[in-house]
Amino acid sequence: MPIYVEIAVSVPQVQGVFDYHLPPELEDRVEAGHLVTIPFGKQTVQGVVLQRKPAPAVAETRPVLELVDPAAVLTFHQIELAKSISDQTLSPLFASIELMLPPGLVQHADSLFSLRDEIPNRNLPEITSAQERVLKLLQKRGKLRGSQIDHALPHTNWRLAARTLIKHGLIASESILAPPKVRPKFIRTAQLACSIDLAQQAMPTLGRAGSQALTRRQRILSYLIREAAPVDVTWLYADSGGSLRDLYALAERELIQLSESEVWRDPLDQITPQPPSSIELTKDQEQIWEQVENSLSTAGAGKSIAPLLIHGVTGSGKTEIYLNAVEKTIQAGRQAIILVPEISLTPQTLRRFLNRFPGITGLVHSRLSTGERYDTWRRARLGSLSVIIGARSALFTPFPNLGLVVVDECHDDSYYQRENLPYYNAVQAAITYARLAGGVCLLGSATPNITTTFLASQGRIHSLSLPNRILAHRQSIDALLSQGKVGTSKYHLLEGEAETIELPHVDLVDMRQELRAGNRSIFSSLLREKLAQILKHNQQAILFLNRRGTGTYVFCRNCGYTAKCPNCDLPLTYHIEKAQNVLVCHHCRYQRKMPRTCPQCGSTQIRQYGMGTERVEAELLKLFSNVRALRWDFDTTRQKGSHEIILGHFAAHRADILIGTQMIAKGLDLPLVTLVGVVLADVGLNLPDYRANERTFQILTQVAGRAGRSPLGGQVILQTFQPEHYVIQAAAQQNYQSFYQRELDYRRRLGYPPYSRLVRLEYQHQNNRSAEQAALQLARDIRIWMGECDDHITEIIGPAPCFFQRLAGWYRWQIVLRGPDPARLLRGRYIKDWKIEINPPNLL
DNA sequence: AGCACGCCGACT
DNA sequence: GTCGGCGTGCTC
Repeated sequence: MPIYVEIAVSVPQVQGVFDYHLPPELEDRVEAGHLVTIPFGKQTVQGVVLQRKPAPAVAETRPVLELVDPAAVLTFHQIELAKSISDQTLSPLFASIELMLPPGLVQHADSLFSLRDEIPNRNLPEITSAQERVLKLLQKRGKLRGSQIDHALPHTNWRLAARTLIKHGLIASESILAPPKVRPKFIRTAQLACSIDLAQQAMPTLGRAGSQALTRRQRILSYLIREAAPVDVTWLYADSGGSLRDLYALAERELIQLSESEVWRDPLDQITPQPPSSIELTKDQEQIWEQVENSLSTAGAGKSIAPLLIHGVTGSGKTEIYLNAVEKTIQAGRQAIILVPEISLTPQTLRRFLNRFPGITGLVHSRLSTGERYDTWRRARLGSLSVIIGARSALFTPFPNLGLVVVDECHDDSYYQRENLPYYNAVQAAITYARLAGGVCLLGSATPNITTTFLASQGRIHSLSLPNRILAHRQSIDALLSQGKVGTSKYHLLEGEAETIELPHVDLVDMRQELRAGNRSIFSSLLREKLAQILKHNQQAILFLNRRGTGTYVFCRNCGYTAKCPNCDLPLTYHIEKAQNVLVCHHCRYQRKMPRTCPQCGSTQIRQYGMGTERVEAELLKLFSNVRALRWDFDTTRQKGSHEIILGHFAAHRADILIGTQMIAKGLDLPLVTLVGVVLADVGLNLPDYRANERTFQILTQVAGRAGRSPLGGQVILQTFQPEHYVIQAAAQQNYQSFYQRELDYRRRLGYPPYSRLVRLEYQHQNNRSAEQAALQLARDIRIWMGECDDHITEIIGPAPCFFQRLAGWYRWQIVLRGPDPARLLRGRYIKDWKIEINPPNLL
């Protein structure tokens, strides 16, 4: 009686699961969660076993071929999670499973093409040019895989040509499956294999007297006499100038023993953990901690727990609660995952976890090498790590007994994956995962999404509040003051043992009045004055520029012509690159020189308008010639590691003023920053998206939170043309509740989330008319489906061109469905060539 | 994703 | 009448 297994195949486009049987030699070795290879059609592919079953769903089954990894690659809860993600995002199951496997482990099927030796002597039809190119390529380079030909002959339909050639007997193809690209890493080690006495005696006999070999081998042997543990041979080579041949010579005489030992590739091994400073919880934190601790205990006892939301102002000490929660989780013998929006922007947070949990903390994000990711993944699977901190993808680290998932800054849009299938939200997935694993999900934010707060008001999320900001950096600032390195005449210094500090004072500046008063600069007189004070007192400031939907564009004052990207139809952004004026498309990276005259009317009245960080920097230098300014934006962070460099530079006070865009709002906590200036606060309010207001409020609140976390206090200046707008008002007062009430009211009136759910369907075509036609056709189909399932509630919004209608030469059209459960209409249907997003964070 | 099948227009 | 283009459906 054979054993059957249900398998998800490693073809992310394939919907459904398939049953296979186990050959006798695999019967005892293959369980749910194992990665295997299987025949699939004419190909050999990988698959993940979902479950063993006594009877197959089809009459004929094929056998599992082999086991790729002797240990399971997915835990039971991960299989359940993958099913849930696929179900919620309408994605094929394997797309969700692949999220959970380290890159390089999963391989996709490919074919190996080769020329046939004997040419068939029957009459051959004409050879097309595509066929010719395939033949030439194979003649030149021999056997090639499909992916290699893809690379060599881009944008050709070579597969069709190849098929014809196979039919004519000119070339052959065989289905192949590459082995995993990642492997454990081994190093060769050497160790003394005899007594020290024996080794000493052998010393003079290791080579011809006076020879170089003798000296080298003596050095190696004495090194190993000193060092009892196995030594990496590269150390020996470096010390002695010797090579493997010397080691073999010593090993042959049984003086030393060579062996291999596995090494873990760890992105954190360069960082030495420091002992954590013991921190006493404030009263606020104490209260919250009690509740978090209760939840952890309840979950530990096997009861289901609603997600917890810590709604705490910036600097209110959420991280300390996370650290305690992780500690309690580890004490209970379980593991914890901490998600942060962008790991390279939060080195301080990473540090704190590393110091508190040295040796058992792992780091995961997409910029690690595949080897580092693979080893971290395996160490987690083995149970030798207990804490994982990282970006979105860290959620899928395989822990045997997950007890806690923390999602820091849970409002951040980077938790949503929009580029590749499955289009999922990691916050949603974290909540599901914690529930499946019987653990606790802990969300944290200073500016939770409207929907999150709404769920809390309904009791579906348990909300905890940290309304007070904690004083930080006391010692470091005291030290600087006593050395006279910073001044404080303006900013009050806190006395006594106060443990909390007020949120920074926010000033609204009406830029219309500035204009009327004759100030045409981008800095109001107030901001200018405050900047001068910062410089005088040797403190630091941040200037924030919200670039969403704006930039420095080029415009002709004579005819109104605007320079646009020929592929995307978006305004090009002006930059100075290598002393050249260039125009860049920030969507497709198209680049051209700045025209000297208007391409439309020929006038010379063409020049750049608007505001980039370069402009802000230039204006700043005009005002303060000796200011040390640093730009942090799209252009200055293109290279890998540049975030860290810029941040480190600013943190070390090698610059006075940091000018930056979005990323500046996240996680920075610098003691000397006492002023934040928002150059234009209302940018972003006018985007055609129902969450534009929410996002503007969030970013303004976050950026304001960068100031005044130390005893030096802080101040924020919002410059705006719409000072009476409720978003600007709420941000100025740092009043989340008033914003929430206004915004919720607006959502209710317009029927947007949380009062409905959304589905966004997107179609791309190189021809605008074809895209429109396809969109109109799908809208008709959806109306029919609505009739079929008696749905009179779901609204179809559109079809309409997307906000960024043309991207990289492709026209985009979209349809939005709105209602209590619009995804129901699409479940179980395959809609070819459409991108379908369930509850996307924006509709742009 | 591959690949087979099957339907249409172009050419022996 | 056959060949090759491409749209549709299946793979345990």
